[in-house]
Amino acid sequence: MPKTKYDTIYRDLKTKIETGDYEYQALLPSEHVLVQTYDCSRNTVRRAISRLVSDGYVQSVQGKGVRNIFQPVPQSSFTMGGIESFKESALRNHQDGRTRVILFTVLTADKKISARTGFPMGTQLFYIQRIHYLDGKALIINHNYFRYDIMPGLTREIAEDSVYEYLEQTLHMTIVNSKRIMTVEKVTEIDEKYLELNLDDYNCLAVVTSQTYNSGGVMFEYTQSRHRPDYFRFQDNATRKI
Amino acid sequence: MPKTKYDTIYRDLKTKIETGDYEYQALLPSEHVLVQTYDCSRNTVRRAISRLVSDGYVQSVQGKGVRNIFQPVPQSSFTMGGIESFKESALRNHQDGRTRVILFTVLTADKKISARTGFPMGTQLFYIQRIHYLDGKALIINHNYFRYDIMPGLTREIAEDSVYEYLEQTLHMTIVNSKRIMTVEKVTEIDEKYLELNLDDYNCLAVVTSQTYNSGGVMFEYTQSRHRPDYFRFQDNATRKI
DNA sequence: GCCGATTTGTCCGTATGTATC
DNA sequence: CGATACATACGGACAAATCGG
Repeated sequence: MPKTKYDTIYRDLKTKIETGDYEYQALLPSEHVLVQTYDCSRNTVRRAISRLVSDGYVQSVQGKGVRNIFQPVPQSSFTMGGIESFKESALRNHQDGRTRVILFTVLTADKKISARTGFPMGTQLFYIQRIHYLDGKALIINHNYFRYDIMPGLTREIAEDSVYEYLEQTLHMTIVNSKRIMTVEKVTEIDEKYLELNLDDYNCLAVVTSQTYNSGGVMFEYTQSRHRPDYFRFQDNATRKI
Repeated sequence: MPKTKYDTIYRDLKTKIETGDYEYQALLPSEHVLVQTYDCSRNTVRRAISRLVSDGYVQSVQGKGVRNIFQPVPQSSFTMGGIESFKESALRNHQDGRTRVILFTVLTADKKISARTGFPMGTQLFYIQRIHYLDGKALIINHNYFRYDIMPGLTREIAEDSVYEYLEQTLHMTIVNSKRIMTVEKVTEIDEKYLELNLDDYNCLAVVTSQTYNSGGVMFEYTQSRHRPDYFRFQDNATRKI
């Protein structure tokens, strides 16, 4: 549900672009027109447009207008982009997602863990290992570290479903920001075992490590996700700072 | 050079954060205070802050303030994030970057090329293959497609230095937007030859394909970059849309 | 090349809502 | 409850770029 006025405009324009109301390279209605259609101020229209720009949907050109540069991408394999739980991604891709928990423990961050994850020394953490399956195939092996004090009620059952759903719907926590680093690493024995890999094929994995912050500005999660390379695809949209 | 008022504020706050003027998790001065220090309107301060937010440097918390969540990252290997040329990245990492052109041709986009790159059929394109070396080591093999009509003066010599530098400084073109997709692919014979890889080690590469737009909103570049996995590192900052 | 209309970019001021303490 | 802080929204002014006449 859109909560604000600019969010309403943003979503409306976004679906219009996605459904092809504007052709590729065509100009959207001018800000002045949009102000009248949505009965709002110019600032509000501009906020909506600036979100579309950072989505890579449109491009503003001074003196001309706002150009549609949206091109639908073939959504094969497992595409990730924004902050999304595995369950949401599976749903979006209309596929059957399942999760298996292979380890569920609580530990305290020592020097080594603290250095790797960014949590302060002595922080109590859930350490969870999970395998994500899509249409019966093991795609991802996840190493999650969650702050214990923020979600003491976390259980193995929740981890088998969706931690994010629990955080948002039960704890009413909002996830805001996620810093991610992507690398390529050699397959380990654990990867090989749980992802059922054949080393003659790919001997590497796509590895995404992420630090995630909630709306209070505290980091509550550190995760390393190890992806089967043949089903991995990461999207991004960058803008050049002048 | 900062061109606008909010850019000045943005850069000033950014360097202050990077040099440790604010501690991790500490609050920045309130918007009201920043308005007075920079002698500007609140909107202008907010614009600067919102850029810091999308950089993953700070996090705004309603009713409390703006929290510093910047943590310096170990800048080993070849880190990429924003839109940056190889030459710029090499400079930023204080390393010696060199580029070798192994193919420099002009071709016309047929159906196959058009489908892969997103250029319209019949577009005249430069097709360039280049190897990027860092400190003498071959790290990246690039397949570049540039629109011929936008840069008819492009030469092999320019391609050996920096195409972006040429575009920006000589043609005064501004690069604005880049859509990128990252995947992991098997090493090909060409990769093996030019990147001097040993297949017993890694048999995969990190592959980044990008479509880049200029300030006019026209796509002028399609590039596939194939990176040695042991020197590849991609940074990203995502925000959750509620 | 100039001029004027259109369109986006920057900046300001203000009012009101909402969350935190 | 009040003070403080960020979030949303409105309106207006001027600059800069584009385009057609």
